[in-house]
Amino acid sequence: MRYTPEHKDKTRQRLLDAGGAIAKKDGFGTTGVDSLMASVGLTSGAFYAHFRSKGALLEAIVDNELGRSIEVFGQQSHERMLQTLDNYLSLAHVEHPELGCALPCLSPEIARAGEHTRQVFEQRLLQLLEAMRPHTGDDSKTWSIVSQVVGAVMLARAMDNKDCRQALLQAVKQQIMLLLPATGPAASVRSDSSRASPPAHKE
Amino acid sequence: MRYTPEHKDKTRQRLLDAGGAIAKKDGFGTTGVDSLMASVGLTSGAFYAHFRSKGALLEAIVDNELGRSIEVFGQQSHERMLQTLDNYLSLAHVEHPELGCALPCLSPEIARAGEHTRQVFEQRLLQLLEAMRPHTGDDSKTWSIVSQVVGAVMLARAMDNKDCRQALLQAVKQQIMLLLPATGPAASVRSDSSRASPPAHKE
DNA sequence: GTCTATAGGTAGATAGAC
DNA sequence: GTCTATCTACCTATAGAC
Repeated sequence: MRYTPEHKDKTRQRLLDAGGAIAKKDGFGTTGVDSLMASVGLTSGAFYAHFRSKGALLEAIVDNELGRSIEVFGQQSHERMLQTLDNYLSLAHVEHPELGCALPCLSPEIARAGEHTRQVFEQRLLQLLEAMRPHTGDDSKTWSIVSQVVGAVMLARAMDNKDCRQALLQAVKQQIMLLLPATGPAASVRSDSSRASPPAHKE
Repeated sequence: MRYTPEHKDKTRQRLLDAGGAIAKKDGFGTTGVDSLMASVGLTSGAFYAHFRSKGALLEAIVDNELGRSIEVFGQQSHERMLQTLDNYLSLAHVEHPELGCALPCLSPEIARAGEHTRQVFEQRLLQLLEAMRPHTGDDSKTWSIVSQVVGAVMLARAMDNKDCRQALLQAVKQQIMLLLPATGPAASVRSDSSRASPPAHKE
């Protein structure tokens, strides 16, 4: 064969990353297979050597994107987790969905997808819950924080005015700081999110 | 003329209601003008007598849907507001997006829409904030609650298992009850959302 | 105001050459 | 594995009859 299996794996991964970025920015349903393939320098005919259908790509993107989000929230100090939350609730994250978390972008489309895609989503979301629990104390608080940051970023993106967006983000940030246990030495409320901060992941 | 202006207004309103329901259930971008018009018993050619473009319809749907949400949250007793929150975080609401709030369904599509559509959205969302403030005390708590319930319903819909969905909803409900001032006599935590409860609005 | 018909474009998916 | 070409279906929007 002219192409190695390693090459196929690399192409598939590039498709997941580039496709995920496009889906987060422009929506998955409204983006054609042609555009997705063009983003990795290929044509639409080659798509079906990697995925059985467009829906199968969405499923793989969900798995890939949320897998990365779990890595970001797990395995880090309390202070770094606070920093991650601060970045999540930043204007930079709101303005650059293609670099950020998939949850505020793709959840409604996943909700309309098939049963198996929703099962993959659910499994990943429960893993995210586990990864965050050590930092929050209990499941109830964790679900509250996750719902809150996802909802806030999504609503901020649908707004138009920068100050309104910032007001929402700062308000939610404040409430979450009140919710978190003050265990670490860095548990004080920081609100200087005006500095240049990278989005939630993909550093 | 063969049709009265009243008839046109009625047709337009039917289009907003039926179109809003379809958009919340199936997504706006992925639904064709043909389907939208068929839902009110007309054909696609007649659409452009009511809206300049499909994007103009989204803008009108946003205004119509959020206007109704504001009515639901404003002008009611503290106890009725708690009931509304309970309905919002119910499985019934999660399972019937077409009857519920537009925020967890359409926000990502609004975020990708034009500036003017986002301005309409922003104005309505700020009105919702005002309507809820008397029940919550301050803006920060209100933003927190709104972000939380919207995020929770959206994430629950993207899950597959009913118990997982319910666990998320109940967790968020619990945290919100801790957040609300215990002013009214009905400020105790109720968790019996298993009863048949109508979704957030459209009773 | 609503219809049918249609323009002009793009969608997801397949076939066969290389 | 990737290409080009193509099928069938659907999309938004317009034109003209009623």
